Amino acid sequence: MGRTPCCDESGLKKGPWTPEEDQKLVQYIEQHGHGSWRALPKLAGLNRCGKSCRLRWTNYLRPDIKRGKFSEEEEQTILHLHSILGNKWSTIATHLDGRTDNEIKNFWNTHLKKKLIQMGFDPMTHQPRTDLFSNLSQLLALANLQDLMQQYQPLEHINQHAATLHADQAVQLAKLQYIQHLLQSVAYTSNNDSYTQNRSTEMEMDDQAFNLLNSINIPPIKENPNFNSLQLENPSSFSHGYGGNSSQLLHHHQTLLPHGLADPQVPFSSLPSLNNSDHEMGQGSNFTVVRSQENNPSDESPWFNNLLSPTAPSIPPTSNVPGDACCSRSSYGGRSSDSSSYWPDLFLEDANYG
DNA sequence: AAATAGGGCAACCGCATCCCT
DNA sequence: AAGGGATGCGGTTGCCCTATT
Repeated sequence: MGRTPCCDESGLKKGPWTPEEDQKLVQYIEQHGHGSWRALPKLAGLNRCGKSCRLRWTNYLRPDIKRGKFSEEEEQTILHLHSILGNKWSTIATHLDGRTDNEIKNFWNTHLKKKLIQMGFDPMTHQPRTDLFSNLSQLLALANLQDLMQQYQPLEHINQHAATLHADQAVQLAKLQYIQHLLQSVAYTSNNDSYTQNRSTEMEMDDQAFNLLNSINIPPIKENPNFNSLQLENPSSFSHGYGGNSSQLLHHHQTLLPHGLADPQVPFSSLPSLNNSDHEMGQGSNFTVVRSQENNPSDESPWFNNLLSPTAPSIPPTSNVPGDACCSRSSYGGRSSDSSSYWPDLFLEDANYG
């Protein structure tokens, strides 16, 4: 309210910090604590504003800061939390030991955002980019088969590190999601008279998507009472659960129109079962794609329900530890969707590859 | 070898929120 | 309850380094 920003004070130094300044700041805080940031610069003998000192300390000099490259686990945590929270960097930072909000924000802007765009997702909504679906050739180029086969080799690795899916593998799985998406789009056109005029495009999409699927060679998934199929679904089931009344689900298991819009009109029963018992798969393909069951609201997990409640916590419990409540797929009521649908590690961890 | 472009990151800016009086 | 200072937060900028031409 009309307050003069502290940094407007004239004569105060701006710009990069010198080692001497750093030393003064660290020394002072170690001895006295930061106390009032506004008063600190004078007391510490620094010609800086308090705000600058605070930033330097919290983003760089704090002893508990972890520096260096982000691990795969950290990367996935950020992606996961961002899909739920959006640009709540400080909240995301509380889930990553030693990482500052600024560092996470920079990492997002320079790496993760680009990665999502490359995968064909809108980095803000974590939804498929609609423009992608208007161009089939782009989609098919994205789902480059050679790449897929190579990337799937390390999947056995997941057995040992259940919750840690490499980001590149996540990319590949996202590509597979697109294929399913494509097939669902085909199914939609097949089941809706108003779309049948575009029959040649439909058939082309159908053929090419199935060719891709047929060629994917994935190690068989062992029988698992809870989860025995690789489930590829509509990504990102959450809207950003933050801010005012926006703490609500965007959708669950909605069918996507070819242009990427959810269409509640289309029952899942009308969609094709993408199961290798129903469709001819290429030799060596031991790969089952199924649609999940339609969501039953009563199945929701506690924290999932919390997101819908007026007193919802701003963030869900989070963990990358297998079996931990947030990470474990079973904690989502046995479904593979919710926030886990986008991050394949969350729904693949139960799968047992042999 | 020099110029240019692009990426990465630290730091700044200004608004929002908290908290004390 | 209101005012205003202090702090937090997210967006943006600008510098530096490296790769490319």
